[in-house]
Amino acid sequence: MPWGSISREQVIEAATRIIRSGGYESMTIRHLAEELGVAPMSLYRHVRDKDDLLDEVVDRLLAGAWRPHVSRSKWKEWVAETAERLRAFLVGQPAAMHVYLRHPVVSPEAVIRMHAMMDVLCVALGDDAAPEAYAAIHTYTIGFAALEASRAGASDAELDGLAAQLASFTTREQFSSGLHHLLRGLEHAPVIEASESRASARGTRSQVQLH
Amino acid sequence: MPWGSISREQVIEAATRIIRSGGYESMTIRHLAEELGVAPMSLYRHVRDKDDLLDEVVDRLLAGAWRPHVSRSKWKEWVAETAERLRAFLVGQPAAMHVYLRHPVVSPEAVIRMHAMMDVLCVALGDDAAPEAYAAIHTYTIGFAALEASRAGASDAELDGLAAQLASFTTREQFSSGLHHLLRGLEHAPVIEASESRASARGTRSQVQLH
DNA sequence: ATGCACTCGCGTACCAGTACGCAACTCGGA
DNA sequence: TCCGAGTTGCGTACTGGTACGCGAGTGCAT
Repeated sequence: MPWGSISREQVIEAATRIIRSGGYESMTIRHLAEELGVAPMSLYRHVRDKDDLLDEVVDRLLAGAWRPHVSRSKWKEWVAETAERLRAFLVGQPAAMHVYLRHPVVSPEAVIRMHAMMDVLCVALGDDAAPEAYAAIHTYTIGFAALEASRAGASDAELDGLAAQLASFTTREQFSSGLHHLLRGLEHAPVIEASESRASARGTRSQVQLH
Repeated sequence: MPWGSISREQVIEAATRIIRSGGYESMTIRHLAEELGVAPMSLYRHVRDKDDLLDEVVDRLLAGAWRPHVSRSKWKEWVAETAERLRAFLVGQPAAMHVYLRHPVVSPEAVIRMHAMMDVLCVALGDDAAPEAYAAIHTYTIGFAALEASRAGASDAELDGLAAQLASFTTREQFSSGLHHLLRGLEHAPVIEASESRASARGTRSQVQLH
């Protein structure tokens, strides 16, 4: 209340603390404001809206989740491991899942990880095929995480038969095996792809700045 | 207000009409109640909550979107076309996207479509590999739709550079090419898969009732 | 008929997010 | 020193989902 009693940084930090302490659903504007000892509306001087705040929080969570690194050999293992990390992260952090499903995540930590993946794919598949491959892998990973998260709540018993069967589709092994199918397909992509798809891939690539 | 003035069926129908007339975000409990000439809370006698209502609505939307059919030849083309239909449906119907991301969709129309896909995959890849393949395709399709929908709002200009590049990853061609990579991988799956993944696939399959 | 259990519609109220605009405070000139 | 502009905290209030429980209407068994 004094004046300048809260800064954007403090708001983000407090929000991060709340979410880290286990409660995504308890990360409420009102709750956060109370935590900071200010009125709810005061937060909006430092944050556009709740999503804007979550963007920043998720970048911090990402930083704390794992550190990216590149590898030149065994690219498929590397990609699988990296994708698995992202999957686990998204499933474990509803806030992150929310952000990833809301818009492209281009926060610093996310970009770092994207570049790492892109580097590996460029070496393994070539600069032309990499962006397309990246998109497919990213799509599969986030999609899987989203479906897995959506099934996480219901605990077997309360699922009617079919739902239970679908739930059995969301296992770590399922994720891994599906991803490997995809990677195998990417690896064995015909060199002379349908020309239209190549064209669009090249058009995209020319704008992507790696390194 | 009279008594029995609204039935679950009427509520669902009215909700469907509202959503069909273009406004997912205008499908509000209060708005719907007004439309039906009753008080908001009256709806809850016929519907557990808004999500329950949307489940039913989406089943009807699905029925109106396309009719499933099976095909024995050119399975990859068939799968691609079917996946494309679902993708287009989800992107065009935010309500459906919402439902698909919230829990497994096992409404009648959804099950019909799942069985059609499963049939084709069983013939093409064998009964053992089909469930795993289905899961991967389904995951990829919904994931892509989710990401595409999340990018739909922002119109190029308001995207900072990187986001714009990521947006270029969500095109119909991208979807198709990524899916074909996946299908190629599924097609060329080693006959002798890692035993653990086979085991889980078989365990799953034994419970899935097709036909 | 009549009483009782059950079904319905709904008023009230709470939580979450947030638009709007006031008023207090701070600071760079004049 | 004093003022006008910009900044900040916040009271008020609106939208949307929904828990809770009241009281009226209904149908069946007596």
